Amino acid sequence: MIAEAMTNKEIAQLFRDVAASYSIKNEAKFRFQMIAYQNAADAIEGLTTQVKDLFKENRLDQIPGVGTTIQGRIEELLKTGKVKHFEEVMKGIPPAVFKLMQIPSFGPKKAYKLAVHFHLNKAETAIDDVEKLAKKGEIAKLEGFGEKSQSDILRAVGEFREGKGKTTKMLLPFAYEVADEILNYLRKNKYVVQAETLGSLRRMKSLVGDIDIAVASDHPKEVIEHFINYPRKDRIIEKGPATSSFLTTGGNQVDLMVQPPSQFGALLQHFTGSKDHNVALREYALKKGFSLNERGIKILKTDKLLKFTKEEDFYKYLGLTWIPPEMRENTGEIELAVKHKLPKVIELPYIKGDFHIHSSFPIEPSHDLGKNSIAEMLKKAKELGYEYLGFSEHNPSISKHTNRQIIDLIKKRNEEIDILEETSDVAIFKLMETDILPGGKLALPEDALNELDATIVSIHSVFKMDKTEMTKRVIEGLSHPKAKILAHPTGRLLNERYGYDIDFEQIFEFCRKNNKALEINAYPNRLDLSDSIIRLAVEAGVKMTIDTDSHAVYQMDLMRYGVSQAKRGWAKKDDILNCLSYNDVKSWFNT
DNA sequence: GCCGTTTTCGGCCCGACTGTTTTCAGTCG
Repeated sequence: MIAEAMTNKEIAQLFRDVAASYSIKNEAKFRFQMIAYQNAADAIEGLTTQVKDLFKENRLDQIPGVGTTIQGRIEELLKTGKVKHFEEVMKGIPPAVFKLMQIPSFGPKKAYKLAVHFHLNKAETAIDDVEKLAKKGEIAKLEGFGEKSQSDILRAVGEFREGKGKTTKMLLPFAYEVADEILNYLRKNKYVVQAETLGSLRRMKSLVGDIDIAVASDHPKEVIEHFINYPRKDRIIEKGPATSSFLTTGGNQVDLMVQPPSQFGALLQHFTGSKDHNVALREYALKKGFSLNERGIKILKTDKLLKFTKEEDFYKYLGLTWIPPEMRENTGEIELAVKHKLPKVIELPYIKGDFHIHSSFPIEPSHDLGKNSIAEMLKKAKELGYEYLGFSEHNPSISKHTNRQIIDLIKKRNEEIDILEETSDVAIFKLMETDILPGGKLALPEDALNELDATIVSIHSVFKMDKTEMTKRVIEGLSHPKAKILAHPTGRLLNERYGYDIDFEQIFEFCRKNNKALEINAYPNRLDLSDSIIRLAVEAGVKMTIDTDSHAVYQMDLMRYGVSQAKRGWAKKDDILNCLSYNDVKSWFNT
């Protein structure tokens, strides 16, 4: 492998392997090195910039959790393709160990024990080898293993191959559907006082690994008994006095925690996470003489446990403002909450309209048409309490039409809008979603663009361009005076493809100087911009819009997922264009 | 190995459950 080409994901994986190696060699001695490499791996995986680019720009020190030592390791890795110190740490550990650790329930110790005892030297066949050994009954004979753990291994390998459990993540709205069904089921039980979804679902992460549910009840045993009898349960993963987990028939893991109603506030805090947020909050609390857990706040001096029904009071007791779940990722929110200076992030009711709506008007586009009429979309907008709606069908295909035909098609749509607007309570913006062609030109003739209030621009073809070229293309496209919004700016499709590479620092600067907005596309498999890039855009002072990209009436309800991503990126009302009134938007389009 | 509203040295979250064990190690969140 050419080191320069190492991706963040690969570097993060290497760091995790190093952490595992430390754990195998001497966990007690290297405990904090392990944690350091795990933290560095987490940080690198969450970066929006490639490590190799940061290295070139001399900015490795900007990665949180990466200090001088690890910076040196990265430098050596990128320059030579290997790290001497890592080779030392990983010496004597068969590569099969790291392969086996991909299987849920396989940690470093179990993987190492199996790999060494059975001389598993080939990483590629390690999983098959373990499966064969288990089938032959060899594993049960090993000290520390038994019949049960042997059959557990067989099942774990099978589930891993089928992608069950957390190996494949769910799109956020899908996870909500699964969770809602389970919540409804739980709430039917008379001992359930309250049931809520927590974890990454409550934090509204774009992809959700498992479904976390908290229940308030004074009868945990009965609640857990009811929980594990869920009709669409495949198998029970664990079952204790206060927590339980199962796998659904669809292969999704569901975790449950139960606490009495008097302690539910602490449980909400504990189980919402994120892990990093909780670790940081507990460290902060420790310094003030408190220990935090899912039951409450323990005063260390007296060993007394304080109980909280409400999560707000839990944070308040520690001297913090309540932090919206979307912001709990330990990226500075705790420090600001201590000072009571947390920014007031956007909320759904602030949204006054949606600029990205595809109607079924036959505009003969090269991409997909909407399924509902302009009138139907307007009716829904009224139900949502919107002040305005922007119609942004894809431009008529340029290969199948003359310029004259394109202009006529757009005029026809506009006439239809004019007629409907007369009787509509919702104001309308005449927009288009116009392709930015590979050379940077817009896929609409000048006279067609002149018929519009403004246009959304976006990329729908030729994704594979290098970063410089792609950035140039986008800026060229946005340069047209009518181009005001860049839709789904990275083109990513969650669980399908990464976005194209684009220089956001340049894009931000251009947008700020020229009054252009970046879209937060609320469509579930896009959620593009991502939360971390939204955060950078907010810091850069760039305006954004939150749009649903709806191709049907029901999709207009997806706005809340866009808003939640904006919250995750710390966007305020003032950062979002469609929080402005109709008149303010209108004049913004004309600046 | 990282980091700073006690600290540039000396700290580093807190707990659940399972299987294989007679008191705990391993994994997970």
